[in-house]
Amino acid sequence: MRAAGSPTDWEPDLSRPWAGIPDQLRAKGLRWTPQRRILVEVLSEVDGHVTGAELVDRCRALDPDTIPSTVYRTLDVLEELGVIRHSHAADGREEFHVLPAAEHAHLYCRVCSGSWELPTDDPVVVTAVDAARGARGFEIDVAHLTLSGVCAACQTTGDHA
Amino acid sequence: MRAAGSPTDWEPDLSRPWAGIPDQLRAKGLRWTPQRRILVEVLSEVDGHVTGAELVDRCRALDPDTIPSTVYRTLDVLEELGVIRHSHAADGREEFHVLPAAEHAHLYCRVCSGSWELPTDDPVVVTAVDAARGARGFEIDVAHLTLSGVCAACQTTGDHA
DNA sequence: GCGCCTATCGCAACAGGTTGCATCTGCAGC
DNA sequence: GCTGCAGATGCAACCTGTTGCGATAGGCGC
Repeated sequence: MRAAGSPTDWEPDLSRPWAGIPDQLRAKGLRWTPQRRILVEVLSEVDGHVTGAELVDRCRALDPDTIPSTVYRTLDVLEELGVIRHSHAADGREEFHVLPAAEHAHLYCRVCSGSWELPTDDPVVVTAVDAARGARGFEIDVAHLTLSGVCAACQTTGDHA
Repeated sequence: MRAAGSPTDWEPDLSRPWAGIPDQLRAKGLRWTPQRRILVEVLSEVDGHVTGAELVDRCRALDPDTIPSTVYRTLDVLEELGVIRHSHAADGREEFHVLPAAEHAHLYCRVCSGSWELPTDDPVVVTAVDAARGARGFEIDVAHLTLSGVCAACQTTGDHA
């Protein structure tokens, strides 16, 4: 996974946001280890969100000796680097989002278990964020937001209690 | 929902919303057991919210033989009865709310770990709920809502990353 | 008061995630 | 290339919560 040597086939950071991670770590006095390389490799192929458990599984596929605590600790580090974000699904389980994919909130229907992404510029998100800022000066962390409830379809079918 | 036996020392439902639970259970073909009685006793003394683990602890104080799975299963049943609601704190842990305390959402500051209740008629909640309903026909479950982010105080101190 | 049906219980194992600690190793400095 | 220090790892134990299953016991009908 390295274009190396000749600068010509070296893609800009935009399409390879992962390439700079080793240096970003070292710049903070942190280290680039085989275990971290594997996790970053896995993350670079993720599209959308993954649960922590799934990441552990995928890492284990590349390296059977993968230890969960190492994965979770590395995820913390990568979040501090701003490379990923975590949030909690409606059932409370951790979910990780890979950047620079657009930040978004989630809508979760407790009846059909459906889940939708809500871009930051969605009216629902915008109004909520504005209202919290205006009324209380509170800055909502959109990427961490999961709204659960009942979707339009499930309301009309009347399946909900 | 019955005044029963000796009406004199029988408090009205309003102050004893728990008194009707045995009958509500039986009406659904469910049972009133010692373990459930203990949990309901604990819940009746709760004010605001409690985590699952805390409920297990408090039950164990009344009955050292309390088993966690029994408590969690009973909590599910009580939620179906509409007596309590659960939500997830910012860290994903379960939190139970006792009714008929007013429904409310939560605001959680990830910097100072502060937490505030947001009544259903708070402008932030109202606008968000209205926006979701208007734009998507989605009915947000307010009691399950936790907004995390950074509070006004922490923004001014600039303690956040 | 008795018996039966089935809801509930207790228990053990599991799942996702976290933490403390002894050991190891990246990597900066020489 | 070698050394040393602090950051990371591996491991084991723990926490919160869930699930499957055989045993137990509410409570309804008689």
